[in-house]
Amino acid sequence: MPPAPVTRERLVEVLEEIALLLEIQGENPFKVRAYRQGAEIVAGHDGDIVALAREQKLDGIKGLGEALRDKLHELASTGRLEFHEKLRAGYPDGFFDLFDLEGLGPKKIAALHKTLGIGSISDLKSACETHQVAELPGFGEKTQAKILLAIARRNQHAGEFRLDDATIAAEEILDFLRSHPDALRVSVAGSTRRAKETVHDLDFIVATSQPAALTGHFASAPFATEVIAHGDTKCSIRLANGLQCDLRAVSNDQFPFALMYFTGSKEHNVAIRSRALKQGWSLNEYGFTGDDVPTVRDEADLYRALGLDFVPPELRENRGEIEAADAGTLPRLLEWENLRGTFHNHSTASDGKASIDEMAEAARELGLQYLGISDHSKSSPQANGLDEDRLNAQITAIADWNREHGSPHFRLFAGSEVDILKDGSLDFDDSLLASLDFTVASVHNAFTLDEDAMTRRIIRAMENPHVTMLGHLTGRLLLRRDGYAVNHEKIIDCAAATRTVIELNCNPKRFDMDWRWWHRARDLGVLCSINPDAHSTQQLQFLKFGASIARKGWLRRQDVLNTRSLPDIEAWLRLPKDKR
DNA sequence: GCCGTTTTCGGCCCGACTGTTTTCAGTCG
Repeated sequence: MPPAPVTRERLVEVLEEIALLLEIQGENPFKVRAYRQGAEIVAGHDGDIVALAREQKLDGIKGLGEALRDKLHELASTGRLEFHEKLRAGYPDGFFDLFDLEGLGPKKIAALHKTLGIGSISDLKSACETHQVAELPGFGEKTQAKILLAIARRNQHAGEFRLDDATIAAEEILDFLRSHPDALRVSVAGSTRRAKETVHDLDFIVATSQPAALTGHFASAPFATEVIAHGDTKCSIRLANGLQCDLRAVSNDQFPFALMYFTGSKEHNVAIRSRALKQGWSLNEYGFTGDDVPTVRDEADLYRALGLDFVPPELRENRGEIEAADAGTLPRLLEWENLRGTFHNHSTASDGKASIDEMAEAARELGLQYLGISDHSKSSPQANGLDEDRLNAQITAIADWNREHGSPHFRLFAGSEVDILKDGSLDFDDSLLASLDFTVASVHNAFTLDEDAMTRRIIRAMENPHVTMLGHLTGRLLLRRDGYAVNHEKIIDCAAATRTVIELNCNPKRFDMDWRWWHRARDLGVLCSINPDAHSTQQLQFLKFGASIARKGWLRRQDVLNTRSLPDIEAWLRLPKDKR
C-alpha cells in the first residue's frame, strides 16, 4: 500500500509523538522540548511547510536544526520516518491516549507501562480497579482514585469534539456537497450550527431531486474513512478523527423543515412542535400536516407561520427565545463584522509565536482598528512572563511602534495579562499598571482554592481600579479540564459594581466565560470583551468563533466593548474606571 | 536537539501544589 500523502498535521503529529516517546524513555528534557517546539514551528509556519520539507528547503527556519530538518525531509518525501517507527515499536495505538489523562505525565506512564505493561486506558482502568496501581512505588490510594476520576471524565467526553474542529470539518464537507450538480441547497445543522462549544457529530441537510445521488456522493467522499450507514436519503460516515457525519437528503420543499428539525435543540423543537399543535398542525422534519398548512420556503417562513420572529440558530436552546420571538423582543445579535479590535493577545515577548509587528500586521489585515498586546506577567515563568523591566521596555516599544506605524485607522494598545496571585493581589504594583493602556487580570495558579476563597480572590482583583477586564473566568479547558470553583453570580455582580469588563475568551479550548452566563451579565450592564487570547497571527481568527458564542449568549453590538471604534475606545480607556 | 559564540560546548524555565514520602518526585501552568 502506498503511504498516505503527508500533511502538515502528520508532520506535527509525528514530532509530538517522538517528544512523548523520548520523554517516556527519560531522555534529556531539552531534547524533548526541541521536538515539541519543532512541532509547534511546523504547525504555525507561514507557508507550504510540507513542500519545503519534501524538497529539503527547511534551512533558515529558527528552531529546526539539522536533525529535525533531516527527519522532516525523510517523512515528507517517503511518508515514513524510521526513527519514529523504531521508537514506537512496542507501544500499542491506544498508548498515547494515556497522555490525555489529567494528572498523568510521562514518568507515571512510563512506570505503569514498565511494571504493569499498561498500554491503553482500558488496561489502566482494570489495573486501578484491581488495586494494582496503588501498590506501585510512588503511587498510592489517592493517585489511583484520581486516575479513575480522570478516566471517568475522559469517557464522559468520549466522542465529543470542539467547535473549531467541527467547524473546520464542516466547511470542507459543505464545499464537497455543494460541488454536486444536483445539490440545490446545502447547510450544516445540529449543534455546530447552534455554535455549541462542543459537538458529538455533524449533521448536514441537502435539498435535491436526486437524494440517492447525493448520499452516494457523500459515501464515496475522500474524507470518509468509514461508511457507517448508506441509504437512499440518509448516509453516515466517519472522518479520520472519529467525528461522525450524517447527511439527510430531502426535497426542496422539505428543506426548511429538515433544517430546523436537525438544527435543534431538541428542547427548542419540542416547544415549537407543541406551538404548531395549538395552531392545529402537526410538525415533523418533512413539513406541516393538517388543514390549511402554510407555504414555507425557508426557516423564516416556518417561524412566521407559527407567529414567531426568526430565531437565530445560536439561540435555539429553549432558554426564552421562543417567548421573545413571540413578543417581538428577540435581541438584534452581534455580527462578527461589528468587531473593531481586540484585547488580550500575546507576542514573542512571553509565549506567543509572532512578534508585535507581525501581530499588528495580521490584525490590520483582518480589518481591525486596534490590537491590545497583553503578555504574561512574571509569576508565570513557564510562559516566559515579563518582569517590570521587560514590561516597561515593551510599553516603550509599543509607543515607538505607534509613532512609526500607527494611524487614525490603527494602533496598538499596551497591556498586560497580569496574574491574580493567590491572595487576590496582582503581579505588578499599581503605578506600573496605571502606565498601561489596559490590563487583563487572570488566574494561572492555585486552582484548588475552594469556591469562596477563589471568588474572594478574583473579586479583590476586580476591585483594583487598574484592572480593565477579567481574563478567562474559570480557567476551564474544554473536554480536558473543568474550571476552578468560582461563584459566577458574585463575580458578575462585582463586575457590574466595579465597572470591570468580563472577557469572553474565544480561544476554542476555553470559550470562557461560558455563554450561559452572558445574558444575565448583559442585563446587569456588564460589558463583554471578545478576546482571542491569540498566541499566533492565525489565532486572531478565533474572533469569529467569539462572535458566535457571544450571539449564543444573547449579546448585542452595544454589549461588546470591542465593537467600538478606535476613537471611542481611546476615549473610554481614558476614563477612570468608575466613570466607565 | 537547538542555539550561539569570548566558536564546538554549556545553557536551555521555574515555582506551586499534591501525594507519597519523611525529603522528594511528578505534574502543571
